Amino acid sequence: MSLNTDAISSTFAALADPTRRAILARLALGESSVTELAAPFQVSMPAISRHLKVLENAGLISRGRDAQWRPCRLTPEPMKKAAEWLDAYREYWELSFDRLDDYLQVIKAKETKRDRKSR
Amino acid sequence: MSLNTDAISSTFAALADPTRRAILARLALGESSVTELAAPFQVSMPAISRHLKVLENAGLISRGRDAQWRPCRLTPEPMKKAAEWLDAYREYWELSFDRLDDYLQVIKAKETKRDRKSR
DNA sequence: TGGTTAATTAACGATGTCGTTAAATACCGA
DNA sequence: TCGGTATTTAACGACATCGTTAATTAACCA
Repeated sequence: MSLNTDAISSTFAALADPTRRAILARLALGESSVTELAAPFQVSMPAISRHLKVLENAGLISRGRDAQWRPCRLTPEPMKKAAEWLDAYREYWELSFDRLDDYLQVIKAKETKRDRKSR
Repeated sequence: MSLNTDAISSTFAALADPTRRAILARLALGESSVTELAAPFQVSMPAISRHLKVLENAGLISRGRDAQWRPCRLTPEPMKKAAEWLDAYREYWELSFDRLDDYLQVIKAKETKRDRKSR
């Protein structure tokens, strides 16, 4: 999904995979090598290497060099940006239960005359 | 990217597209028909219809029926869940500037002897 | 019933993703 | 320099995504 080259799109795309999210969760505990990161999963090393490249391209991780190891660590900015994007909707979902009452009555009034099939 | 059938994966995948995010932003202002949602974009109606299906499958929107119109509205749960997932890392990115100092010293000490190439 | 508007589905092509195995690269240590 | 460990790249196949145009469905209105 990296047809979309903007930063936040590649962030969300990178987060849309359970393996990659698990890798991030592991990295939240501290720096880790590729082999260590791969251990919990049943996929091959090249597959993990690709996942790490996706995460790196999204700026979610950065990689150093320690002899033949490539230690990975989290980079905070993209997650921060993603959380900020979602936060713009926070008020909406926090209030939505209250609003839903009003809202449903409006809808109900509307639908009294039509939409007897629903969807 | 809906090979991954878990809820949060499909949420992030749905959010990984600028058109879909713009649609959500529009819907935060209130219910809207497909034609209204399509207006700001240069893509065809079927393309918008597909985007809406992706959003609906992710649970981000729901659709009603009002005569020949299909009014769309936001559904809060998935965004809430996505924000909660990211919140688990909030402490990390909020503290990371402080930590970075300590962290970089550890790294620097390690790298004094190796990694003169970096990447 | 027939015409119009709103929206979805079908069919297709271009391109992206994700996994695999095999080969290449980077670095260490004797 | 050779052998071993860690990791990436290459090449391929299966399948998903995203856009298009043409056809279809749903509902209104005269």
